[in-house]
Amino acid sequence: MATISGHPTLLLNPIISTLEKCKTMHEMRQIHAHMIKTDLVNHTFTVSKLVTFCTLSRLPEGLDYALTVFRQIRNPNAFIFFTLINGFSGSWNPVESITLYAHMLSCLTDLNGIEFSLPSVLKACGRSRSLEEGRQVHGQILKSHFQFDPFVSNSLIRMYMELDEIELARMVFEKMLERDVISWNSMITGYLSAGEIELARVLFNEMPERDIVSCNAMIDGYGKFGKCELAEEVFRMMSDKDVVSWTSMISAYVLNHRPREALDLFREMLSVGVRADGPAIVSVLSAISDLGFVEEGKWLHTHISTNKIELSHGFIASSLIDMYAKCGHIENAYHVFRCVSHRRNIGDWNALISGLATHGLGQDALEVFLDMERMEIEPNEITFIGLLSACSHAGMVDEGQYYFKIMQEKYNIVPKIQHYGCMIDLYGRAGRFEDALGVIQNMPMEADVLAWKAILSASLKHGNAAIGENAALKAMDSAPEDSSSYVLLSNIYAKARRWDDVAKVRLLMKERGVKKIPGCSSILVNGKVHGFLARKEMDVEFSGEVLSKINEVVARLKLEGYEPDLTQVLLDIDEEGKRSLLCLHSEKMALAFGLINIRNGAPIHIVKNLRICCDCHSFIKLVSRVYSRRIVVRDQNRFHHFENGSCSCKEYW
DNA sequence: ATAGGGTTAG
Repeated sequence: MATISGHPTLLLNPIISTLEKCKTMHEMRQIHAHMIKTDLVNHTFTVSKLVTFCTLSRLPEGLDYALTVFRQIRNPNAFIFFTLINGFSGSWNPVESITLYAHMLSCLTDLNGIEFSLPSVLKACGRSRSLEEGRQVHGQILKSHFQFDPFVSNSLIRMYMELDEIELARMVFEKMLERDVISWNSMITGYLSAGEIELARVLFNEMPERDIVSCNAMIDGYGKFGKCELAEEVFRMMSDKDVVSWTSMISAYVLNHRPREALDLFREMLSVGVRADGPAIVSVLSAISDLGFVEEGKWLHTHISTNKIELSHGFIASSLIDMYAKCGHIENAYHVFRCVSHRRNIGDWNALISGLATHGLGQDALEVFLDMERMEIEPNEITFIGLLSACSHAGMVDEGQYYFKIMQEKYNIVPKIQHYGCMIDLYGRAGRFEDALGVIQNMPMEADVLAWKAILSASLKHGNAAIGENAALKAMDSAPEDSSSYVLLSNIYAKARRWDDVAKVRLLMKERGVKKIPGCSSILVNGKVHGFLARKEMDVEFSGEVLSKINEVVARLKLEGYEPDLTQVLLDIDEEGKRSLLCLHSEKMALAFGLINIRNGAPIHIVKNLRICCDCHSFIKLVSRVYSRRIVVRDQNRFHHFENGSCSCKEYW
């Protein structure tokens, strides 16, 4: 090609249009080579174009290649600097933006146009946690005539919020002459993510004009801090709602364990003609996971297919896998997992492994992990939480030890408290107290409630009152309001028939005002979820029927050797009272309701909020044999598949 | 060029 003279546009256009069609880094390099041969590399405009395309190409290494090309430019102008500063500000290497910005200030003689880089460099300071550099840029801004530019001020607010410097953000906000809606919204979202709900609320009420973003941010913030009613208030007063508004409200319900309302709202959204997108689907899927009944999930899966929503896009597949696993349909989870074999996220693997773990399918979880290794997929810390809990739920102590080791040595993952928690649980369930306590002693952080509760429930399982007492003290120390520590300790005493000590625990709870969380079990019958609360009937209309069914079943099981385990009742009452209270455990009521209303031979599926109690566990085992029923119970920790007198958990729960 | 929603987790 000839040198550039005459009609440059005629000569340049082909290069630029070739760049636009570029699909791989290899093609990008070829164009670059051609530019070197034809001396176009010395033509600032064309090279800028190359740098721009490399930066915006989203090709792997595109940014670094752009930087290499950029370094060969003799007189870079403010626009090329901006392209790179902006490109790096959102990358994994935001520090490069700051370096480039400093370089720009030192080498440009004409400072016209550098203001375009200010929002980007501020963003980079926020993302790279460079407070000192951010303050320096702020200082320069104060000396320039951009100090009252809303764009620049808004970026400063955003940066300070990201650096947890709320006061500084507020200061910038206060000094602004003209605040636009984005200034207000940036302050509000900053306050919300710092947990300053009240300050956010005040600004929200004060701001002259709220837009959809302000409202959506408030709904989301209220939801994340357990204030569903306030979220509803904002949601209901909005005249225009978009899919983000609906999703924010839906996930507020999900986070506050109100899955029914989340689902109803999702249906309402569709009925008013708002199309569900990825995030909306994902949040409603987690509502269904929480609920635990697959019917709604199947409907949603169909909705995804008929609306041609790509499974492998975003978190949809992971959420579907999780939903099927948490609804007890591990086969369907596998099916979705196989469907996305061409494009899998790490979340897809993790959801499957964790799902297998809760079903006690330790061996299968290990096999999935081996597949990951064969395919050279890099596991992350969540993968190992799933894998270790799979080992612990299946009693696979050696395997657990082995993977805890290679997690650190092969994958360079530093164990977090959750990983140590899995190990404590793993040893504890297996009755290896010395090893379990050794983990607590040697881990680099303080043991938390969950760590001590793992020891505590192991002590109950293996009848070790001394270790249990100590663990209970520690657990109550770090979370005095957590009723389950008291309940577990009391169970340990009851098992040892130390009734005086049971009474002491009960007294302690009373003194501290700790209330036992009532057990609640649900069951799906004829498309409707019925909930049963321990000692009380939620479904009043079926009350009498359910109680007489339980009595009938108890009588029948007694012929098979069932003896109610009265140690599971903590109240100080006579034996007869204990017997009748045991019958009012929520899972027994749900089961009785299922036996009445679900046709013979069909499996019964129950979801419980707490751990299943020992008496109910043996009770349901017997029912599965005597009544020839498959019974699936999901409790707080895991699934129990009861069949023909035994349970899939093999007592590892 | 600056503001809003989502998964897997002891």
